[in-house]
Amino acid sequence: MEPVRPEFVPDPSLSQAEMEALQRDIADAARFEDDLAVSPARIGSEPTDTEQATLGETCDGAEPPIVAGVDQAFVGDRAVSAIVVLRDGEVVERVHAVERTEIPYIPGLLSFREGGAILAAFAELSHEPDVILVDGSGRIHFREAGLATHVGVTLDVPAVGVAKSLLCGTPDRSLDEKYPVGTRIPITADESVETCADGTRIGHAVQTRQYDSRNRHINPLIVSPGHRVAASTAADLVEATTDGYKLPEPTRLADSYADEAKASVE
DNA sequence: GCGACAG
DNA sequence: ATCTTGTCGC
Repeated sequence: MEPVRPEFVPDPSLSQAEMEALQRDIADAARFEDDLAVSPARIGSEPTDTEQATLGETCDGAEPPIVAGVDQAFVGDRAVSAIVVLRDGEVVERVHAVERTEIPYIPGLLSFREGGAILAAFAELSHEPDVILVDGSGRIHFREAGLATHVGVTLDVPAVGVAKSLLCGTPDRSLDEKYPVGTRIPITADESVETCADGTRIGHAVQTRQYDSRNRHINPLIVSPGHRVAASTAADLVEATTDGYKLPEPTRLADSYADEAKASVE
């Protein structure tokens, strides 16, 4: 698939001020409300065992939703972007692309480093995902325009941000405690999020896996809306696609595929 | 100036 | 993200 909003394609040659200005435009174009074909009403309620494994397989007469996971690996100054597409829990397509990274990692400007490779990979994709899970933040971002939002808005596809740590915002409760699977801790905007009112719910910490033993504990995932998805639905989608591991299956498979593709590059 | 900061 | 041994736990 190709960008629906070419003007938002991340350009690494922009000045930092220009990048930030573009992010404000992207946040403005982003929709943090449900506008996807993956039956949010059904997924929004308590997931059944079947839904947990296949995400919406029980939707009456509806086509099985197509979910894609996106992740990157790096080799020197090259970024390897991998996309794995699942339908009914089965991998139906995998594509990857390799692009040079033009700028270093700068907190808040990640999409300008990795976005090019991601869009190049999407250009090779033949399926049209109903929703994509992107590694990194979505709305949980200084200007509400994290990687998931940037990619989602540029392609105009429903997107969810799945990060392993918190970029900004304030959790309702400490994230350092041990919580049982299923726990959701709201993340609200604070003064570091300059584009929306303090107190706005911009995402959740979601405990998708936990150890039985009392000693150590697993950190929750940080889930936020990327585009055309509400915060609670984003968390629902992550839970519905998780299957025994901390990361949701699409993301986990994209992660290993990125490493696999990386090996064939170095 | 100091601290914080997705991947 | 990446560089990496050992170690804990099921």
